[in-house]
Order: sequence, then C-alpha cells, then structure tokens
Amino acid sequence: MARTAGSHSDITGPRIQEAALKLFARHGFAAVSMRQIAGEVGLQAGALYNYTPDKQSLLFDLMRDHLNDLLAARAAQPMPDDPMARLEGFARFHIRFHTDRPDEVFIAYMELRNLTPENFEAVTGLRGKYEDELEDILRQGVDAGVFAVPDTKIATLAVIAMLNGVNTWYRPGGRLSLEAVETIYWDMVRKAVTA
Amino acid sequence: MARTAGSHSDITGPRIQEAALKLFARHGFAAVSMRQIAGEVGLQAGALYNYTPDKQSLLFDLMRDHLNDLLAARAAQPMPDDPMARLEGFARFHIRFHTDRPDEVFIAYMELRNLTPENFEAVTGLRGKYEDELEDILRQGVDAGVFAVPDTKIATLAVIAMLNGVNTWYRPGGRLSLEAVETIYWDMVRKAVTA
DNA sequence: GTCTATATTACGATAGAC
DNA sequence: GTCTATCGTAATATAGAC
Repeated sequence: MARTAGSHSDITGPRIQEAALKLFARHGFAAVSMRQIAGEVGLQAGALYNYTPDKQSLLFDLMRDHLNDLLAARAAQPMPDDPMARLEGFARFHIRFHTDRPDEVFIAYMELRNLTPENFEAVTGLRGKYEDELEDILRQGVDAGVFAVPDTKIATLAVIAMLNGVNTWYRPGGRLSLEAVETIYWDMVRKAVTA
Repeated sequence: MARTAGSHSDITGPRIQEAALKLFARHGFAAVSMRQIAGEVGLQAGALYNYTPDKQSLLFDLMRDHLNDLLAARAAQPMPDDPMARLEGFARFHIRFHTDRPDEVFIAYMELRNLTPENFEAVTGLRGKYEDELEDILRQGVDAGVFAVPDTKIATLAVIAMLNGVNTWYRPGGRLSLEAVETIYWDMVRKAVTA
C-alpha cells in the first residue's frame, strides 16, 4: 500500500539478496561485481544503491541473517535433558539445517576475511554462540559420565568440522537419503565422544 | 654461474611464489593484485611476467606443488600392515603436515573456484589420490573386522573434514603441543571408526 | 631482468533526468 | 525507483628502453 504504480521495492530487495547470495557462493565476493548482481536481477548497477549502501553491507547482511536464522532455528528445537539425546538432536539438526542452505553456509565460512573488522566481530560472535551450545552439551555429558573427551572446546570444534563436511559432498537426490546421512554421521559422532 | 651481475632470477622466482602464497592466503586470490605481489617482492608489476605467464598460473602452481608435496611426503611414511597402526600413522601425519603449512592448505581449499576448469581437474585429481589412501586403510580395516563404518567413502570424507578442522584453530606455541593435539584427534578418529 | 609507460578494460559509487 | 552518464581509480597484461 501507499506505493506508487511500478514500484517493486518490496520484491526487488529480496531478489538482490538472492542474486548476491548465488553469485558470491559461486564465484566469491571479491570476484563478483555490482554490475553482475544488477544484471542477474535485471537492473542497472546504480539502482542497487537504493537497497544497499555498499557491496560490503550486501555480504554482511547475508552472513548475519544466516547466523540469526541458525540460532533461531536451533532455539526452536526440542531440548531433552539427556545429554545423549541432546547431542543426537544437535547433530541431526546441524546436518539438516546446513544441507538445506549450502550457499549461505559456504559464504559464511569462506568470506569471513572480506568482512570489515567490525562486521567480522559481529559474525564470529554469532557463530560462537552456536558453538557454545554444542560445548554445553558435551560438558553436560562429561559431567554425567556418558561422554569422555579430554577437552570440550576441541571436541566441539572437531564435531562441527566433521558435520560441516557433509556440505562438501551431499546433494539432494543422491544415492543416500538425508535421513541416512544423518544417521551415519550421528553414529560416528556418538562413538567419537562416548565414554 | 653463467649469470650476469645483478641477476637474481634464481632467488626472485621463489620469492614471488612466497609473496603470492602469503597474500592469497590472507586476502584471497581475487582480492590480490599483481602490483601487490610485485610490491611485496620489491619489483614493479611488469617484472612478474618474467616468471609467470599470468596470475592464474601463480595460483595453480601453488596448489599443484602443495598437493605433490603432500603425496610425496605421505609416500615416504612407514606403512605398517596393521590397519589400526596405519590409520594412526595417517591421522598423525595429516595433522603434522597440514598444521605445518597453513597458508598452502588454506589456499588449496578456498581457491578451488578460481581455477580454470583444466586446472581444477588437475588439482581435484591429486587430492582424490590422497583421499584414496585413507579410504584404502578404512576398507582394509573393515575387511579385517577392526573397523565398522557403513560407507568407507563417507567415513573417509568425515575423517578428513575432522582432521582438517585442526588448522582452523591450532597455532604453534599455544596451550597444547602438536603431539597432544594429534593424540586427542587420533583418539576421536579411532573411536569413531572402531568396530 | 627490471624499469617506465601505456593499452584496454573494469571496478565501486554518485549525480541528476525522468 | 530506475535510468544514463560519469567520476576517479585500479585491474591484467604488454611494449620497448636500458
């Protein structure tokens, strides 16, 4: 409403984000020009600046929104008391969420060095919150005697690295269902940390 | 010998590689200019073209040399018959080799999409050879009944992803020795694949 | 082998008409 | 909100003097 005829700002903004997401994931932030992004949406380069103050903000918004989505989705998950059930929930959630958003995940890991220092701090802060959730689970399990890891911080990073690896090869419609992939990885995670 | 006074081609070439390695790792291939590389070595940009036909070759040579070094170093390792001992050797070798060359490893993973298609094929082919070594170990262990993994290919990728994760946080002189890190990761890998 | 100079192209971002 | 046009800068790569 209250919008002039021919105005598309409500739909153009998201289309620019989508185009930037796809192009940054495919070619890398530094290798993609504002002209390319505009072309993908069917605009001239100058028109992009009605939606973003600069190229950096385009990247930062993608990463921040992705990590906020991740934290919100995780917060909406059931949280059983049992550490083993909690860890299984985390592992399966992590794989589902990340395989569902390969471009966002790729950018969030690969383009950290193209963020300004302030934006880098914000993004790594959000990621740290997510990692802390896993570390809490591991610590809880160690205290309960069901997990045995010499260092919960290192185990956290090791488990996340392993789970993130799914994104390097998994494609929907491949020879294994996502459910089967989840089970295989959960099995390895469980064995790796069990006492 | 047989070299004119003031000639430094035998030392300048490697210095250019080192500068490119450092700058590509720090800022990314696409974000680094030939002028920056030349400046790091104390040359003008044009002089670089006495050593490399173009920027792409600079990147490809770094990645190819790194992977060839990896395969040669692995081939020089002792190869016990026992699958458990072989897997431990692989895990410890992988961590030692990769933590010793963080810049090369970073580039070899992050800059794949900046390779031309032919160069990409060459690099992924070399990496595949290395991954095949781990898969052979896992298959041998499964056949011998000491390992239990539902899919050796997936287990291979999972183990490598976990081991590669060390490079995201390990720094020499930190609170844990490399030997201690090796042992922690080997422990998790062993438990994850053991029957 | 390195330099200066340059050809050619492209970049991010802005101004002002419509 | 989008366009055309442009500013100012920088990119890869090459040519030719020394």
